[in-house]
Amino acid sequence: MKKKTTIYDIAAKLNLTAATVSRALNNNEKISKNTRKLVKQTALEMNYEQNTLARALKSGKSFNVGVVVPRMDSNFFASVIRGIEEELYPKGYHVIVCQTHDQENLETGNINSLLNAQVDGILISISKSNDNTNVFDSLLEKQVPLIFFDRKRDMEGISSVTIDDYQGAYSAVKHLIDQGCKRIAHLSNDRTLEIFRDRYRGYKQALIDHGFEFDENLVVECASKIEEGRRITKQFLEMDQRPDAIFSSSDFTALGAIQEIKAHGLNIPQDVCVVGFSNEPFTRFMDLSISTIDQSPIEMGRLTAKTFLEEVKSKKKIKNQQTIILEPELIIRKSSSR
Amino acid sequence: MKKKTTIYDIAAKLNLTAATVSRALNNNEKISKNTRKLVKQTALEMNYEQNTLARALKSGKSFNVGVVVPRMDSNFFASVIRGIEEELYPKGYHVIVCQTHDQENLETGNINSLLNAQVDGILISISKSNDNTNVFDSLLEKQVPLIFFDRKRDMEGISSVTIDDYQGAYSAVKHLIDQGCKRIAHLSNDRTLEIFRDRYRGYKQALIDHGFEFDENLVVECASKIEEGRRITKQFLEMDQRPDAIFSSSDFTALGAIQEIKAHGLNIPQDVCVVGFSNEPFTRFMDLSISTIDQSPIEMGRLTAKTFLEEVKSKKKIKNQQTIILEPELIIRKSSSR
DNA sequence: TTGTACGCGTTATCAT
DNA sequence: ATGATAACGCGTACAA
Repeated sequence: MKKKTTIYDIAAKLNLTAATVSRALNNNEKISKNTRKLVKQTALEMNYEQNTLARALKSGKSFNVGVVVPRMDSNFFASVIRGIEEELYPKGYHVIVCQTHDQENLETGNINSLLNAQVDGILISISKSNDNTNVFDSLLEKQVPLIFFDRKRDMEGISSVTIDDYQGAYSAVKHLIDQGCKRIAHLSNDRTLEIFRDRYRGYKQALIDHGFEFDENLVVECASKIEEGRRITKQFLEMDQRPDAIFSSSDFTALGAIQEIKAHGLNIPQDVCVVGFSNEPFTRFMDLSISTIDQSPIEMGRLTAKTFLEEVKSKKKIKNQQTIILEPELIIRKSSSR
Repeated sequence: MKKKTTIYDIAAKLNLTAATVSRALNNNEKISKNTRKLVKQTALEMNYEQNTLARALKSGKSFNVGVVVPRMDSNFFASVIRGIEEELYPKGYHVIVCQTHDQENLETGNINSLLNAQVDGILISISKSNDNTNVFDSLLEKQVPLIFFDRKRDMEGISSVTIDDYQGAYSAVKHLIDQGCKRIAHLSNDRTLEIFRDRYRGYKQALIDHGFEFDENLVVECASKIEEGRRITKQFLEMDQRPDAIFSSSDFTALGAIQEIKAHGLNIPQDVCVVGFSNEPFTRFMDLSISTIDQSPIEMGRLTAKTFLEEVKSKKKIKNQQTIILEPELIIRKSSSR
């Protein structure tokens, strides 16, 4: 690569000091308007570009933020990231995205890489790993700004941005009950994660509140994959008393459920209603569009970024933990509109 | 954030020089096994972590690579990125992903930001912008390692990794002809981009080679969106002689086409066959699965990264431009299986 | 208002 | 085999 022009080059050209140039470029008060103008002028002419590395080394800030997500090819996470970018780019930050693929070792590795790259903070949606809290403890210890979004972990002093998963699940099940469904099954997911625990709780409470009995057999955990959705739904449909509705904690398993229900010659929503979770784009454009819960991911991203910015600004002050909870929105489509 | 331990700290503790410590940690030949062992030992004890910023400032390498894509929430680009990561992470590089949303100004802005962040290279799939070659010219001038993937631009000395779009289109249309289709329309896209030009050429040539007349009216350009696919397909179906097949240069417009065909009461594939492009996951899991072209995105990502690594390694040597072209794979599903 | 001088953490080039 | 020193490019207290 070609050599870049530094403040020294432009200082030399103007018979000034690098210090003066630096000040002029940073709009320091105590510089004459003339020199400032002159410096900026020639900086432009010489195609000067600040070396962020040097600035970072000096200031201790890299202006890089690490974002860690299970994966980035789901619309939900991609949208959250976009929200984060929208908020952070104008402030001069860069965003480094890492994927964990829900693997604990990758998560740990990514976090360490990010720390090593001197990121100014980490915004993370945790993987399914259950109990290795040590990585996060060490982050806490090192006082690296840390914000959770969507998939959080309860930690003293750490802010988080999530949606009200309990409420989302509750409203979905309430809606199914309103449609006349009597036996509502639940496709759950790893309940060591708070979001899936909350969706489960919302499901359960909605049933109880409306006079239904809660049947443990109608709840099954599985991974967020189409095939898994099919597999479990097959079990449901082969029960003596098959369910007449499925509330799925994932759009992907909801899709699998729909495929399996059709394969069994049953009609949706007449025989079985289905509601998913996340409002992935495909739920809208299927022939049989899928009811689901929207999580306003862009907003979630923006708020996560804002929380980070506040935390950075109030550096030394008393840390005030923020716990932001967004309202989910039930979107009713064909799969549950009787 | 807490202060990190530096090589000075560990030098002080061992009554050594920072230089020695540095050498020991970097496995320099001319260091006694004892001191090396000792240094590494205490480095571990003191939780030493190399400051990559300082190393970058010194070496002129940031070990960051910029990846620029139109968007990252399509499976194709997400997969390419994953391939890039798989190849680059083990080599100690980090990947900074930027989205252009197909907007010229964002593309330019992102590139400049990446340069400013001192990335060691840029891997890019260009946006639709047509003629502002200046950004790339300036990259060329600055001798920043640059690799194109998928959406390339013809530039002297710049390597690229693409698939054979011409061949992909050709085989798709050949397949439609084999199914007995007589009037094959083409949903095209911005043909200032090479990939769409090539798909158009493959379509045209396949028709000609099999004795069909090429009808300009059966080719329409539109954006890669479901709604656009519907809109154009509506026009097709209202023709006096409607087409009996649609080859779409995008899976999304193919989906729109399918929706519209159904809305017109026609059957797929009996009345109209449809083939898309990219092998997005939804093409597989639709009730009416969609025939498409697979672009082996992960492989594309890996090769792009490899090409970059080679370019970096052979720094000062004669640049040898690589033009890698992958073979596309036609995947036949229900939407075109008569 | 501007210059001087130093430090951020590393590595590379001399010496020793 | 190790030490001393300079340099990467920038920002900033201190001095002038």
